[in-house]
Amino acid sequence: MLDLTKVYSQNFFSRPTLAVAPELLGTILCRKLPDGTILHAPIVEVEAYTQDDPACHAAKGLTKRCEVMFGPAGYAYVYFIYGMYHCLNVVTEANGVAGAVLIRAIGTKGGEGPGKLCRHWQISSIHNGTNLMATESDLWIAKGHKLLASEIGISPRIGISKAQERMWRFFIKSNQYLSLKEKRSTKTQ
DNA sequence: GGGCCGATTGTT
DNA sequence: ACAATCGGCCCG
Repeated sequence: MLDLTKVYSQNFFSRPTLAVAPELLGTILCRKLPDGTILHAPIVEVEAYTQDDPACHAAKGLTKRCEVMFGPAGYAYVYFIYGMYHCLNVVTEANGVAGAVLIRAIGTKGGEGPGKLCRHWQISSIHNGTNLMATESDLWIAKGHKLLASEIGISPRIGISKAQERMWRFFIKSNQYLSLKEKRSTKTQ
């Protein structure tokens, strides 16, 4: 049963990004709003980004924007994109190595991508660096049920212009709440 | 300081 | 296919 106080220890996140990404599917994203309301929903679609990956913000080294990605795992990396949206990532890898998993969709908002997810859950730059392993945070990840490998779909990542051949997007096949682009590309694959 | 680009999304 | 919209990043 669902217990939002059950969180992961850092060694869960402090592993290779490609190992962590699929295991984040089915875990529970939790958000405590300013008014005290707690939102929670399973993560259903993610993408992996690593330091040696041309599509990663950290590909060209440490900058102000992506410095959180180089820090300890289990913290949030939130960036502002296209002058309009924020995107939420979970930092992975050992301290000093950049890596993150983009949360593309959760199991509540149908047909919405990472930008609208952050808008609806009021996740913004102030959450950059938030500890996702502590229920005292206003944003954290709780343990969910473990998925079978057969339940997970794999495909190229969405919206990138580099390293498009890498099959680094993972999603729950049976999920009805995938983003629109996700559904489109799933249907045609 | 200038110019280009982008891990998005909604409209044409 | 393209516009909206602006911070980050690279260059000079």
